[in-house]
Amino acid sequence: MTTEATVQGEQNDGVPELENLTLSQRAHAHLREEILSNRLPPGTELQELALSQRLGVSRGPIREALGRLAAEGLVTVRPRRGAVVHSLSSEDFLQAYQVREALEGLAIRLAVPRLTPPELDELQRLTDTMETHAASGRVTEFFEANAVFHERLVDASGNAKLQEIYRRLAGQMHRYWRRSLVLRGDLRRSVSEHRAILDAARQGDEETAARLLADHIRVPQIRMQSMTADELLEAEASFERKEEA
Amino acid sequence: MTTEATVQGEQNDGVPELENLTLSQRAHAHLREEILSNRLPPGTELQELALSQRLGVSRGPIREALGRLAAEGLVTVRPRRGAVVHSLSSEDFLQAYQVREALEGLAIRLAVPRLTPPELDELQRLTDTMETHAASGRVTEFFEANAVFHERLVDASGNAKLQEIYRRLAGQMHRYWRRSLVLRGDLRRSVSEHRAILDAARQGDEETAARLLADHIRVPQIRMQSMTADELLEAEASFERKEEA
DNA sequence: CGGCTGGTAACTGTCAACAATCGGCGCGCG
DNA sequence: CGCGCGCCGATTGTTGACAGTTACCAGCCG
Repeated sequence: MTTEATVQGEQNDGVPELENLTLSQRAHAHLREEILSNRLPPGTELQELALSQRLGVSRGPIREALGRLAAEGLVTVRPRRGAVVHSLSSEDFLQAYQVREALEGLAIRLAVPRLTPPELDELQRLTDTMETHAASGRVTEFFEANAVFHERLVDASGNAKLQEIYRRLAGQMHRYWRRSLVLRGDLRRSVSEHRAILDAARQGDEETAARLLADHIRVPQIRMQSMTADELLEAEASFERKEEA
Repeated sequence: MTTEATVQGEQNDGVPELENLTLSQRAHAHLREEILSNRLPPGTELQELALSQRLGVSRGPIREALGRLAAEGLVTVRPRRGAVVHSLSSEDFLQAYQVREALEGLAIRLAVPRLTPPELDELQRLTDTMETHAASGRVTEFFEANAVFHERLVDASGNAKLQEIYRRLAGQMHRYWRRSLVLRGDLRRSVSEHRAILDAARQGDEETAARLLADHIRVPQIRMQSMTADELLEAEASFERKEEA
């Protein structure tokens, strides 16, 4: 940093893809992106040789990337049998959901005394967006607005560790947004719950906000207990059909 | 799941000598152990060549192990500059502490309706142990009993994801137990807080238990805000001196 | 005497080859 | 005809070597 080797050939050409990251980091980011976007659906087998020639690198960086992904919980590696994209059972998903929203419970307690007017405005705007999409049945857009709402809340907590853990967990769960919505149920009720939470936050009443959020948490759990696994799958399939229309 | 994850059908014969794990797994476990036990204190630089010849393997497995440890948050890797054992600032530690105890808040809500008499008895026993050690000033033993108490609570939740995240976080923080105790303050007060939580749990009153635990959470935060960084370091040093006596 | 420059040594990032292990498949035996 | 056994291809685990970069140090110039 103090001395810079400006004479060194730093090829800063017009290509915007100037990645001076290591190959393993790029492989990691690439695979992570493909998994999170569902281009590599859960259960997909990941073979090192195929990945290496597809990304144009050798197996070393690929192995490191897979190791990192395994530590993040996105893939599971079976010793001497390769890696597969990790999949969550309904049970696993519900448990992760509980943890995620518990983290948000902490987030809102920390965030409420710190929330700035611009932040409150953005949360308000996101809630409005959710309401619009809920009314018109745009479930995908609803989910995205909902995800951003909760992420902003966590960011506003000012707790870096909380943000780190929350993002990791949210990343693991993002692929299962259909299941999230099925468990969440009525979107309009969800919107009104968000409004109530936001109102309490606006008044600086963190205890009420946290209590409302806790109630919000239990909705998917209660619904899941009243559904069989088959009903859950059927509801997910129904969502998929609707989305394709 | 992140660390050793899925190794099934592991039959350990009488000889602990021959581990049929991969070298990278053994390197990972070895380094993890050395870091958690403070034999590799925070800030220690980890050079691949030195590690590889110390463990008798080549650099490949070492690199994989370091990558896993980095994903777990136990080391930080600086591109092209090697890895160092991760250290937590007071700020980081407090944030991690908040998250950890928030996770326990979820744990106790889930655990209370499920707690069996044997589990309650063990929690009672651990609280008694804490009281004994608090009275005689055996801070190390107090901390261990306290850690087990909270871990049992998390186990009793029946939520595997919660257990996984909690263990990871507790592992990161375990090296800083002195700081934990300094922030916690009066041990006898801590014991009585545990008793109150346990009483509520015994009566099946999860809301009261969770509320008491939430109050329990805020103690270190409040204390930290009333201490300067120098006072914190001095108090830690004081603990160290006492421990050596 | 201090700051900059050039060289050098050490370390990380990457690769291709070697070795070990697993699963599948066909053959032979009961 | 069913079942077990051993070979074989494929894939992972591991290694040593090579290349690029960083940090350190000595020497020169101002």
